[in-house]
Amino acid sequence: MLAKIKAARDTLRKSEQKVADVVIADPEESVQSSIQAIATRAAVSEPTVIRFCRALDCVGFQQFKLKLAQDLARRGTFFYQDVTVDDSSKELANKLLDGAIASLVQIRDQINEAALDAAIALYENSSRVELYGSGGSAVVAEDAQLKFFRLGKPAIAYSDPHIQHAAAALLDKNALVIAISHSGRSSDILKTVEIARQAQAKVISVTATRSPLAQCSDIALTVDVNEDSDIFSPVKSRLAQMVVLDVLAVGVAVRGGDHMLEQLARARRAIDFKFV
Amino acid sequence: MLAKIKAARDTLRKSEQKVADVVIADPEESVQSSIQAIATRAAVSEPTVIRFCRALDCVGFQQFKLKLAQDLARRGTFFYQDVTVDDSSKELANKLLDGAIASLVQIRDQINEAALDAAIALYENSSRVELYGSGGSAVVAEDAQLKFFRLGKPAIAYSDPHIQHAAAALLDKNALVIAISHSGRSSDILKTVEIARQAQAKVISVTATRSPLAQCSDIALTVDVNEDSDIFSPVKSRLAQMVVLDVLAVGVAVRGGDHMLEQLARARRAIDFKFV
DNA sequence: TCCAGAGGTGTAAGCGAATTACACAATTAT
DNA sequence: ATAATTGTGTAATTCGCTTACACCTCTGGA
Repeated sequence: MLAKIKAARDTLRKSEQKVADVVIADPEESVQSSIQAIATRAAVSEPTVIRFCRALDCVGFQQFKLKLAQDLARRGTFFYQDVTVDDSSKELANKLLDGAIASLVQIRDQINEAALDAAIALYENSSRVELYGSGGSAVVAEDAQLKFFRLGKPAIAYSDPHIQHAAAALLDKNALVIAISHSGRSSDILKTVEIARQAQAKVISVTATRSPLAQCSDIALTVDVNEDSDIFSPVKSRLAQMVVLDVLAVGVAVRGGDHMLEQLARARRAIDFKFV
Repeated sequence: MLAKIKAARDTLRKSEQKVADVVIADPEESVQSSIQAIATRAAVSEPTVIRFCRALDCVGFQQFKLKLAQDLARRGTFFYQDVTVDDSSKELANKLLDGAIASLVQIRDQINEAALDAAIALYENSSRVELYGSGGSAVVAEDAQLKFFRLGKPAIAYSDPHIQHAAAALLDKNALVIAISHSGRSSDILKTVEIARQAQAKVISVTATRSPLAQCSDIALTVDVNEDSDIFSPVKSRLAQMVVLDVLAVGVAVRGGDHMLEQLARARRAIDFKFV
């Protein structure tokens, strides 16, 4: 939730940003406050606080507070800490793993059931899938391709933006695009999605809440992860994206009924020997 | 909090016990309910619910709900369970995420510090890195390449077994191979490693404990994950492998001192804009 | 057995917080 | 410059929590 607020902050309206800042500054205080208190502290009106909550996919202020409280409670178990030069290897590993675990726990609480259901339906109504991701997200797209192509419809991943543009232009209304981007702000992917939508293709995005990419997709599977502590590439969002896509793929499989599951299990056993 | 309710249950008044029973029976439901809903479900009046909260040292119903919510959030017992056809999307997502989380927790407890230190030393003494992985592990190799090539030495990933063989034959004693395989039994990867060792290259494997691959490597970073419940590709081992390689890369960076970390952070920020 | 008192429980009123509807202000495009 | 759109605050309303109070029930003593 806190990560979600940070991720969405810049896309919020001016007054709502004030609210976000107040909450981020002292979340412990915020969970105990009334709407009034927060409105006063942020120097905005009370309805603005509600709008802020709604922007974060909560039905109201109460639910927002509840989610925030749960988020805070969880920070005690696996929280991330920055690595330092004099950590031992063991400490290092623990810190990084805790961070990764914490990010998955966050995702667990963020899952938007409605969006997931809608995404599954979109897959079922399409005849083929194309996955677009660049840089680090290319890896995720490829991983997802491996999953989706076993579900019975053609699935292909492109990582080069130019090829993505070209491929997107060739789509039709039966095609489904899955666009993956951590920030959801890369101009390449936005352009690609625009082209795809012009070609009438449906678009599912796996990206940050309220990011430009999320906003121009039919469905957004949001993945908000606190990346502050990642030294390199955003590993955590990578992990999170992979799991979210796994959930989608398994969701599709499960909706296909026992028969499909059985088939998949067999396919996997067959492949296990050679690959992995 | 839940424990507190159970403990206090018998000391409460009769009507309050009914409330306690309702809450214990379905705490998840309770945190989302209004005082009315709970009163109705327990067949008592609303003030009784408040008295119940007060008996548990809360100033009011809201605070009670908040504390209960935090308690639920903290019950971070992440078991994996098999998904079934009649799971809702939410249940499905939770099961899969719990499984992924559980696997990372397992890895956290498995980390072999000595092997990690030795692996870091091996990297420091080599002039270039080649990463080999096929099938699902190819994705991991590519991800790792993104990390390692920012550490100052050439890093390259190959996913095609034939190319791996050819590449391995061209290595020398200053080269480091990182071989990635879930099972560690694929004949392709074993052959590749054999060729690489004949060429005097050093080999780090990321694979299952005591697998053939682990045994023929200089150092094995073991990743043992329960894959039974994975329907498709082994997502969990994928995640685990990625994190282990992240640990290795960060370890190398940290040993390089503050200067290196600083540089990496800058590199990341520069890239964030375009990629991600 | 009845009565007195204390403790327990529900009813109804009130009060305050959250939410909605609406009007005005600011921004953007035309 | 003006219209339309978006953003924000004010005021009214609704809803849920809390409190005050009255009734009921149980226990202990005459």
